[in-house]
Amino acid sequence: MQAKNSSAKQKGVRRAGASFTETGRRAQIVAAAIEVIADVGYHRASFAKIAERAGLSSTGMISYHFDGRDDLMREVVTEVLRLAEGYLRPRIEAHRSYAARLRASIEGNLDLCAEYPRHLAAITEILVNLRGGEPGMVAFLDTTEANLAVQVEQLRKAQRAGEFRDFDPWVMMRAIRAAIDDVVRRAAHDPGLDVRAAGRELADLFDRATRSA
Amino acid sequence: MQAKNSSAKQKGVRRAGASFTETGRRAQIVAAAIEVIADVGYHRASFAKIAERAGLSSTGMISYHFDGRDDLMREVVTEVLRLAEGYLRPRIEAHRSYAARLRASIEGNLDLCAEYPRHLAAITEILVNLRGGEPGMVAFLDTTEANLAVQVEQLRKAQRAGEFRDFDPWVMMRAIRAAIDDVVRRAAHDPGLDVRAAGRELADLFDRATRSA
Amino acid sequence: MQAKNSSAKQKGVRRAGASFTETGRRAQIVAAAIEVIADVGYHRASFAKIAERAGLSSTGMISYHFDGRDDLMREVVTEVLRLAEGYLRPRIEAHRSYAARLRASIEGNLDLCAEYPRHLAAITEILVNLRGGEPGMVAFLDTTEANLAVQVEQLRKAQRAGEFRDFDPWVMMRAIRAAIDDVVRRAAHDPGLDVRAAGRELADLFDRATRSA
Amino acid sequence: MQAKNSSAKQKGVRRAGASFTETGRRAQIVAAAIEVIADVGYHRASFAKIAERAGLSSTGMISYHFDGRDDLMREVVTEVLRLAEGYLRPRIEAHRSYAARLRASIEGNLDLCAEYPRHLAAITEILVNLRGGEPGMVAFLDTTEANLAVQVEQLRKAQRAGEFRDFDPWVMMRAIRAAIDDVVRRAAHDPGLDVRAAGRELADLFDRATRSA
DNA sequence: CATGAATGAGGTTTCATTCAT
DNA sequence: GATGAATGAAACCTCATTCAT
Repeated sequence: MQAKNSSAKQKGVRRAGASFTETGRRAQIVAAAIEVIADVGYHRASFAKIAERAGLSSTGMISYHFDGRDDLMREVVTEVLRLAEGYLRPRIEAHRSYAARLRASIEGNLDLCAEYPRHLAAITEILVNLRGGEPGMVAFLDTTEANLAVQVEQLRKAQRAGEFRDFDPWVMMRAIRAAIDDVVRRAAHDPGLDVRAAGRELADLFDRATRSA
Repeated sequence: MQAKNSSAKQKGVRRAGASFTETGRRAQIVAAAIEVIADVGYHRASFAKIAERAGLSSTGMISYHFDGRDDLMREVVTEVLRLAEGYLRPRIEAHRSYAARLRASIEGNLDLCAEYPRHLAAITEILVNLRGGEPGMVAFLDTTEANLAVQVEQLRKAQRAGEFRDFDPWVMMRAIRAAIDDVVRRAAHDPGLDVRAAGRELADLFDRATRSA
Repeated sequence: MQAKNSSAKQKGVRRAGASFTETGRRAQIVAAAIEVIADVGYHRASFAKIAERAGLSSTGMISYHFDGRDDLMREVVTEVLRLAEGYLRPRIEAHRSYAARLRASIEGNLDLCAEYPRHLAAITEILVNLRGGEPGMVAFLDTTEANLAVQVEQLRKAQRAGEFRDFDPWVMMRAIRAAIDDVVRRAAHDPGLDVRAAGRELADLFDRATRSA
Repeated sequence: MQAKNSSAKQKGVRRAGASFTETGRRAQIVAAAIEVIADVGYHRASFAKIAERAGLSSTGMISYHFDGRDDLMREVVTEVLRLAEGYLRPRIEAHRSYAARLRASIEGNLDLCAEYPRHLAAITEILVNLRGGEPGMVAFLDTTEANLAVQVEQLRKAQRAGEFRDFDPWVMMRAIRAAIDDVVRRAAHDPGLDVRAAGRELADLFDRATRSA
């Protein structure tokens, strides 16, 4: 009990102090986790497999650096979101119209998938398998939901601006997200899949679905 | 090895002899499995939880009736597919045009989800978490892929008939499937979600995305 | 308790009344057990495998006819010993000298092995794996030991008659038995083995080892 | 599957790095396994019993140190063979003639059995119960066969040198081996047995059986 | 007599975590 | 910081036996 609490506190402090720049070990473990999750899926990504991939001699090392499996998974998602954010933001903001921005978002996601297939596969695996019941991940799900809300708001603005037609923006946004994630998931195991082409197709698809008549 | 195979043979024989309605216990276990999978997800649906839900005293009972976890999962999927088939086919075949059939398919799926949320949640959980690496489920994945191919062929026919515009039918079909499954997944844990309304929205969405200009 | 005792009593009575002629079911199960034991060995010969081989639909049938695994195994050994007795006795008694009888015994055992490889493999498997610790089989081991004692007595007589030289008859008898059983064991899995030739070699070997200088 | 393989790799590496003396725990587990196998036999030697004998709190510990039951058994055999090799080789090589060497081999085996009855009982239990069907042990059986072939070659040389008479060296070698193993097996459960005396008897027996007329 | 569902014990393995060094 | 042994829970599976039908 005491050990666990103090340990958790320590890590919390360190994590807060380290801000975005992780310690080398943590980053190494996160990278290994991404690989393993992409390979075998969220639930089969055991500490043993991750440690092996990271070149660590024991799983104790992971428990030492992360406050449990959830903490590691959170870090994986955070890491990939950071990567995606840096990649997508400029590509999206390069456009003015909402339609062009939506297209940039969809195609950007899948271009990113083409470049970092394992990263996107990993985050998709995690998010699809998250459940409300897991304590410690609930707050995390809320964050994801909030991210989605931001994009929903963009859809709404486009509708108010007359650029997009009338539709339920939440349903639309989730459909877009689901379609992208589906391609990502398949890309992880089918190297022959033309991810960028699928991105263009999806962009066309949702362009027709959203654009004013 | 040998025991497992021989056991599978035995069960196969018994299943064949049991005509259409399962042994009763089997059906009860499948029903319990559906509940548990919908609740806690594919990987956390242990024999222990399923046995408890089914009112069985031991997990050995499940191993007795099913040739391992994969066999049980296959039965779950088969059962739900049978339910869905019976529900959807008449609703789809009631329409002539491809567009109307596509709408009937999407809305039908989600009407079904409104009536049997746990059933659809369970099958979605299973299919999302299947990986090619699991021996014994590979052939099963192929079946799923074949089912999808049938629907893709419908899209192609609609295109040739001039009813649908030009698009990649595989990408379209997967997007539709992914959007439906996403709603199904959320419905399992958010009882307040208006699944039928989402169905109409998705039908509208994909109607605009597919229909000829 | 009561059920078990009465059941056991029932079987005891039936067995006693049935004398040497078993009921058809029992014989059928014993035959299947012999096959399975020869195939997979004593410990892996589960009721499930035996029932399958016997064409029975459940293992309950075996428990019904036999008072446990030990009882079945005893019956297997008894059955094979009866077979061997009928085969060997005339062949041995056809000879006068102890040396000729010993040779007839060794060669006869392996001729029998050539004709009924599964039967001999089964009994060897059982006897090799018997341990004193198993209650209910102890008395059975004593019987086996008694059988051996009879043969030892023959060796002793031959020594007193001056036909055999001086040696420890127990050690000799066990060496003979062990050598025969080793061939039997190999024959069960190596169909190419010339069992009869090995029998002649062993007969020569032990002839030289026993005969007076 | 994957986990098991990777785990095996890890252990292989560790074992290689541990020079000659094992990790200590491994040796302790092997020692406990020898005791348990000698007591209850190969198939009844469960991880639970071995862990208890080794003073371990859980069977998981054994799975941690060994890549499954087969790996542990291999280690047991290897350990005993190492012991036997060190004991027998000098005793055998102290003699010139083939006859003397054969006697030294037989008597040496049983002297060793008198000193380490459990060790020899354990290895005999394992080898007798091995079957070709067990994957992972097949290669191991081949090794055993190869060891026997070496000794068979010695018999052949003695025959060519005119020291031994004409006989099938394979049959002879197996008979010797079987006779020794039989004594070993009995010694494990009959502390009153004079193993060394039996050794001398067997040496005499096979001396008469092999020596030129 | 026969069936086959049910039971509970016991088997091996994997897992995340803790802790002494 | 780093290591890897130890732990105990939980997973799936097989087994022999019992029992209602």
